[in-house]
Amino acid sequence: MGVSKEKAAENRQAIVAAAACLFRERGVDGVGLVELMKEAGFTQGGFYNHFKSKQALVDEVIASAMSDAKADLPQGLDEPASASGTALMRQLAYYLSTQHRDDIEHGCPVAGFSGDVARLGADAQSLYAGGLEDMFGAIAAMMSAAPPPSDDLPPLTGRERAIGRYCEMLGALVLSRAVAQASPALSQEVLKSAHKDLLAS
Amino acid sequence: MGVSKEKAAENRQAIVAAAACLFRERGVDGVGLVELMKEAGFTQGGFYNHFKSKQALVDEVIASAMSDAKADLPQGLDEPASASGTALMRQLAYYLSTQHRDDIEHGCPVAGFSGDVARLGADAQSLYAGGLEDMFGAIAAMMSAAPPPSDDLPPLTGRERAIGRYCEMLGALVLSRAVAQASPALSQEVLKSAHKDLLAS
DNA sequence: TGTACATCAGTGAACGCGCGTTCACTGATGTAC
DNA sequence: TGTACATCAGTGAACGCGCGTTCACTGATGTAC
Repeated sequence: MGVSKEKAAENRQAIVAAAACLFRERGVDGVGLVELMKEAGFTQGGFYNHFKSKQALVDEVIASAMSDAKADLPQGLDEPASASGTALMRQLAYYLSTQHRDDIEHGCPVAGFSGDVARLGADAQSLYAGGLEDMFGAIAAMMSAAPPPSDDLPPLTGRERAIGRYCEMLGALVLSRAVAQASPALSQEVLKSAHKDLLAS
Repeated sequence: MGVSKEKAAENRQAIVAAAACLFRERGVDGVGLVELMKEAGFTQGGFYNHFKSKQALVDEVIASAMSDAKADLPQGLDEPASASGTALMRQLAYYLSTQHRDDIEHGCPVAGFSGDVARLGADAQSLYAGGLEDMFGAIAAMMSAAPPPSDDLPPLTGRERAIGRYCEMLGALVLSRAVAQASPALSQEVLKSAHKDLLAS
């Protein structure tokens, strides 16, 4: 009750951070503002001092999570090919780890919000699409330029291959999360098989 | 107001069918029983004549959708390799079509429920896991047994490759749906790139 | 076959509850003089 | 520097609303005799 502007800005960030975790874990619709504000350390009424609506918070959460995820990606500028290949292998191992699967709160937001984004507002969807574009670019930059062995089919561009690889990574993560509780063995098998398959490609 | 047992069973199926569409389109949490029953052609009160709870309906919807999807898959028994290869190519073309992307209501339930299932009950998750297992089996049966060119890496089993392929298919479908409204061009590119990439593998 | 009655699918109002949002109020911050 | 006051982040009760669920009631179905 009576708080400096600096502290208020910190508190606003705490709300965004709490929402980024809770929304990914239980879905945007599954988290109410009372619980959200409590998790951030406040009572419900203060929410509207910081955000116009819940939807406005959702937009900011998507933007923030996508921006953070982009910052975590390797820069990929002018690295020697072998180093960027190693970076890709490291990314793969992390992305398809049980640790990443079980930490949806802080994991890749493209995967974490993939189930919700189609039902969110237009702004959130645009921000999400921008984040997806960044992921494709980062994977393409990390991939060695070697084209796959094409028998008689049209050759794939680097970007097409990058998109294919990322779809497999994301699909494996999403599916391993979907069955993690009901069938831990299948969940593990999905991660492991996709990992092996991606390393071979 | 007085209805034969036969008609009552039909009505029950109408509720399940309406729910199968609405739950996929807008999420389980996004559809209320009033709207659901109205869509099926009834008023809200009758719901509990057929189902113990909303959760019980969810379980039945998942079971029913997975069972229907399995019935649509090619049997894959004793077909010559070339025929099963063609079946796989047909499945791929359908799975990654804009038609399938835009028809989530009747599309693959493994993809349609992938975002919701982790937040549903244990029974729904088990039923979902069973459906996923069926998909892996069907893909494996349709794939030619030819192993990929492994330089010095351990060779992949047919099942491992099938899991990898299906993860890529599902990831592409989920992502193309996620950005379909905000970025139609990117959505199309995801489908097309994954399709090309999968044909080459 | 005809009559009397139990069954139960369907109706629509009502329940408590949690949702997103609004509001009057508090009191430290931070500006004006 | 000290005093007076406007600002505004935070509080917690309250709002209307839609949710899942319950209920008394209706009336054709379908069984018992």
